[in-house]
Amino acid sequence: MLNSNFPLPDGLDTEKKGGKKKDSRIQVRNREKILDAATEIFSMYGYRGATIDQIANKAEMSKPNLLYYFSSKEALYLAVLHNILEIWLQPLKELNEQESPEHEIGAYIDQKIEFSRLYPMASRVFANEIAAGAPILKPVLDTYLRDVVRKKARVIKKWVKRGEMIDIDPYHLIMMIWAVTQHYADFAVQIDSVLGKTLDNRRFYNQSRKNIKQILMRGILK
Amino acid sequence: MLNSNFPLPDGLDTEKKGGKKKDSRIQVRNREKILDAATEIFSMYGYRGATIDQIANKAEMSKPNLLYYFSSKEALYLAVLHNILEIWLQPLKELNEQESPEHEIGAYIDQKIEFSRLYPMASRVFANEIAAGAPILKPVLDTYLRDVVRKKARVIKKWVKRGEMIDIDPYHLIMMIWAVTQHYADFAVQIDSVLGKTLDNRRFYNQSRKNIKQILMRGILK
DNA sequence: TTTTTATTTTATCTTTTGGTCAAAGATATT
DNA sequence: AATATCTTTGACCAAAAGATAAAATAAAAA
Repeated sequence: MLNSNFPLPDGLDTEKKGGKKKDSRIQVRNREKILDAATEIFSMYGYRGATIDQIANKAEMSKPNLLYYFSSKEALYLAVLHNILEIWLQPLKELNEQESPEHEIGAYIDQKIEFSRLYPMASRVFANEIAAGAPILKPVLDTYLRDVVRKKARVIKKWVKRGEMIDIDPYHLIMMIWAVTQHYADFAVQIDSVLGKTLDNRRFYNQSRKNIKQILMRGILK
Repeated sequence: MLNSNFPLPDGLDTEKKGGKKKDSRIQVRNREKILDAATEIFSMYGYRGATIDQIANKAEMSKPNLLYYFSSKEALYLAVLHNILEIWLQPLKELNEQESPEHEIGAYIDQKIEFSRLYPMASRVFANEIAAGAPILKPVLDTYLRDVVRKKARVIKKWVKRGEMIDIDPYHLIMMIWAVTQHYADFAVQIDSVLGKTLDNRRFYNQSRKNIKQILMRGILK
């Protein structure tokens, strides 16, 4: 969930506007349907490449009807990004320096790859936004993400100092974990081409998780 | 370089067409300028999100002039992809089972991350094409890439059998190497936000390389 | 220099796309 | 049932974007 005392860029805050009535069931259902469709289309074509028409089609409604719920393409994109941030900034396993790195980092990897399994499209929308230069999310990366990473890095450094891990740069370790876990979502099509499998496949999911953890843990533990 | 006896999808073959005269200097210069500009714009916005105008601007020429060199947006995209494939399918370090996995895989990682440093935009165009469902490259992934991976996997299996590496799934190892190395190109903006550095920075490049290799090698060697 | 060929530009056309509007159709409230 | 409100749609608009044609300019060949 979004940390309420963390400043988000315009249009990405969680607060509901002023004194509006609560949404009807139809509103809720359609908003959700649209957001799902938009996430899928944006994940494939990015903000600029996606069209409202495509999204409306996928959501099984007319374009004007979609615009009845979201006033513009940009508003819809912001809503999708906001949605994604709620997932993406979800309090990730806080590395607890009291516990062993093996346990803590293992749990962190588990969480990250579970995200890739559950929200592969969200992952790709995010990747797309980054590739486009992060026009909307830059402020979030520059502040929130930076802080998250620093916090985790500090814990890892403690483990290193305590001799529970080999001496590596915590930042690169964190990036490796991200890279590897997100890869299974972002490059699902490629993986499917080569191996004929995606994370939807239970067996493959567990095997991926096992292999990633095995190699990384072995690579960093003493 | 493209393997000439490997079938590429229409429009991606290397062969020059029939009996056309060689290109003038102006042709060569402008085609190159356009391809560079197109690679940059496509890398940010994908095929659908990019506009000919943007690309023409970046290449410092008018839109009709650009279309004088490439007859359509699609033709230009195909040319860019073809260009990228030449890099991307460049004979990657063949893993030599006679040599040690340490040396061979180390060299492979070096090569992959060097690619990310030299051609980050190409890497992102590729990532974008994959995210869009690989409409053009699917045939290449299904055949060539698949074979490349199988070949490398076979060698890794030999090393495992010979007891020179721990027993891991070669496919996951290969994907981990790809994920980690490409990440530095594809998520350069994010990394820059968090660490204030990119692979352009010599120190950072070497540090990244060192850390990646250290963790992965330690993770797989006996 | 003259002629031919190659390149660039201006104007224009068509299609796509984001967005509006007013009317019609559903739902809910009284 | 009558009224008010909410939802949906078809018709439309303006701007953007892909593409073409023909004239103008520059470069190369004769």
